[in-house]
Amino acid sequence: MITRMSSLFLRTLREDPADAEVPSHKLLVRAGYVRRVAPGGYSWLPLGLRVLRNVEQIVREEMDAIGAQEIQFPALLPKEPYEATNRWTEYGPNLFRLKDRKNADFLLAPTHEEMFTLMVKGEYSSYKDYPVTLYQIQNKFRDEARPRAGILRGREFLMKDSYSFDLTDEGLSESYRAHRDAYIKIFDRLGLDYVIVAATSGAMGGSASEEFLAVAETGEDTFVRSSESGFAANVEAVVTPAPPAQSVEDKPAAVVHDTPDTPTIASLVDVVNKLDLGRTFTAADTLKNVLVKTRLPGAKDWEFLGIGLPGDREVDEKRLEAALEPAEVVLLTETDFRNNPHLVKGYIGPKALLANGVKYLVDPRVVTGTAWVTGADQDGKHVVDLVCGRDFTPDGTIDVAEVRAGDPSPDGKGVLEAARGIEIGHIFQLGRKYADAFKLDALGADSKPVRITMGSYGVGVSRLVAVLAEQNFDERGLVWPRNVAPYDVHLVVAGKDETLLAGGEKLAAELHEQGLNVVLDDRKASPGVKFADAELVGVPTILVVGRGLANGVVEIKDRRTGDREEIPVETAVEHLVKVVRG
RNA sequence: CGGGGUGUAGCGCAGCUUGGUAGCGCACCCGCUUUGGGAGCGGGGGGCCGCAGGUUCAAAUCCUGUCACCCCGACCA
Repeated sequence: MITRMSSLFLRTLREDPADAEVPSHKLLVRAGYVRRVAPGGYSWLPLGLRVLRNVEQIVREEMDAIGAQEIQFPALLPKEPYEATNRWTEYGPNLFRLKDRKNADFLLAPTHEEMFTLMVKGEYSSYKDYPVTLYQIQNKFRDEARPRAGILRGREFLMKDSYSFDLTDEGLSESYRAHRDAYIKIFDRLGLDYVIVAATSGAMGGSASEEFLAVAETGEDTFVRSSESGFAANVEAVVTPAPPAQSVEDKPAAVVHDTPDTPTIASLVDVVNKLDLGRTFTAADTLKNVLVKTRLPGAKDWEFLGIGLPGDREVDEKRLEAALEPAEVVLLTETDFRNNPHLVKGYIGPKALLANGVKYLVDPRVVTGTAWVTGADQDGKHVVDLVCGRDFTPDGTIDVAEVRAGDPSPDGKGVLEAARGIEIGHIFQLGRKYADAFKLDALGADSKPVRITMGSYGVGVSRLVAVLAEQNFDERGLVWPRNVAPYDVHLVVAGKDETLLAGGEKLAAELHEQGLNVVLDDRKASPGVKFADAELVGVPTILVVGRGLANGVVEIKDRRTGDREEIPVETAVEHLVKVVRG
C-alpha cells in the first residue's frame, strides 16, 4: 500500500516530552507512534498500530505453528471464577474491580487462567480430546502501583497468553518445550538481544518456570550472566558452587579471644588482626550469623533460623525469600533477643545455635574443613579457627548470600556480571492449580477421571514494541527491524519541482505493484524537515527522489548504517525489492 | 506506601522572590520569498494560569486546603 504523508495522521515533535525518561518512551511519542491518555494508558496512532500489528502477527504465526488455537475472551469478567481460585482476593489492589448497574462485581482481567480452564472444561470431556493448547492476544489490565516508562509498563497492555492442557506430566513438559522453542523463534525473528533465565513463578503458582529477558539498560529486572559462556540467571536462581571439602586434621585448634566492641564485621577484622596471630584476616574469613524467623502459611508460630555466611557478604532479601518460599521470613526483633538470652546479639556463633536447637544453615562456601572467625556466644568474645565439620556441623546449606559481579559462574565458565533486562516472555508449568479449582478432568480410557495439568505462557506484545525501540535507536530516532517496520520504504520527495513529485509518485506506484508498503512524503515541507522526520520515524530504507532525478538517478539510504548509494531510476524498484526481501 | 518534583496555549518552557493588561520557542492559519538537512520576513488564531476557598482596590504571583501528574525507591510480572 501507499500512504501519503500529506494525509497521514501524524504529528512529530521536535522536543522530547517532559514526562519521558527512557529512550523508547521519548521516541515513540516524538515520532508520533503513541500518545498518553492516562497514567499507564496509551493510544496507538497509525504508525504505532502498524508496528504493534506486525509484532502481533509474528507472535500469532509462531503460536499457530505449534498448533495453538486462537480464541478471544472478554476483558470484562464476572467475579465468580476468580473467587473460585481465590485470586479475587489474592491479586490484591493490582486488580481493576468494578460494579455493574445491579451492583454485581466485575473485574478487568489481568490474565485469563480461569476463563481458559472453564472454557476447556465446558467443551472437552474425553482423554481423546487432549492435549490442546489455546491462546489469545488481548488487552490485559493491572492497576500497577506505579506505571512508568511509557508503554513499557502500563496498566492496560496487549498480551499474548496461551495455556496448554495435558493428561500427563510428560505431556506438559512437551507443551512447555514447544512454547519455549516458539518463543525463541519469535524473539529471534524480532532480532532481539535477550536471555532466558530460570524464574520463580510468583503469584501464578506452579513449578518449572523461565523468563525471557530482553537486555536493556533501562530494564527493571537485574540478572547475571557469565562473561564467557551463555549462562544467565535471575539473581534469585543463582546457585553458588561449593568449593571442595578440606581436611580437618591440619587445622589449628579453635581459640576464644577477647574482642570487645566489635559489633560490626569491619571492627572485628580490625581487632582480630591486632591479636598478632601471625596471619592477616579479612572479612571473608569471618562467619557472620544472621538470625531470622520463618512461618509457613497457616502456621501459628514462628520458627528461628540461623544463617551462617562469609562476613564480607550480606543476605540478599530476595534470594532469602525465594529460598524459603512459601514461608514468610522476617529478621529477629529486639524482643526476640531479650526472650532468648542464649542468642548474644553481635556474638552469635554456631555452637549456641546448635546447642539450643535452632536450625542452622550455612552458605555453600562453608564446607567441611574451612576455618572461621565467628562469635563465641559471649558478649565481647569471638573464636578463631572454628572449623566446619570438626567444631560444628550445620544442618545444611542455604544459598542466600548476595551475588556479586566477579563471582564464579555456576557453570564453571567465566565470572558473573550484572545486567538489566525487561521481561518479554514468561513460560511456566502451572500444574493442576486451576484444574483442581474447577475440577477439570478428562475421562480416561479406563473410564476413570484424569485431572488435567496445565502450562501458562505469556508474551507482552505491546511491551515488545517498546523493547524493540529500546534496542533499536540512535541519536536521530528509531531504527525498526525490517519485519516489524511500519513500512518497507520511506520515499522522500526532496524538492518542490513538479517533476520530482511525479517521479516519486511513479516509483511509489511501482513499488506498491511489487507488493511493498510505501510511505510517500509528498508534503510541501523543506527537504530538511522531511529527512529529519524520515530518520525519526525509522523505516529501515529511505528512498530519496531529488536533484539527481534530472540525471536519472535516485538515492537509497540505509537507516541503520547511514550508507547511501545512487542508482539509476530504471533499476530502483528491482533494487529495492531485493533490499526489502533480503 | 516512603522520598523528591511539577501543574501557565496542542508540545516544551519563562513569568511567581517584590501582586497591577499572560509571555517566549515549536506546532497551527494567511501572504510573499525560499527548497538536499528541522528556511526568512510580515500578519494572525488559540489560555478557567489544576481546582476550591481566603487576603487585597487588584491574585498566575501571597495564604489555606484539595486534586492530579512525573521521577527515585518499595511492591508487582
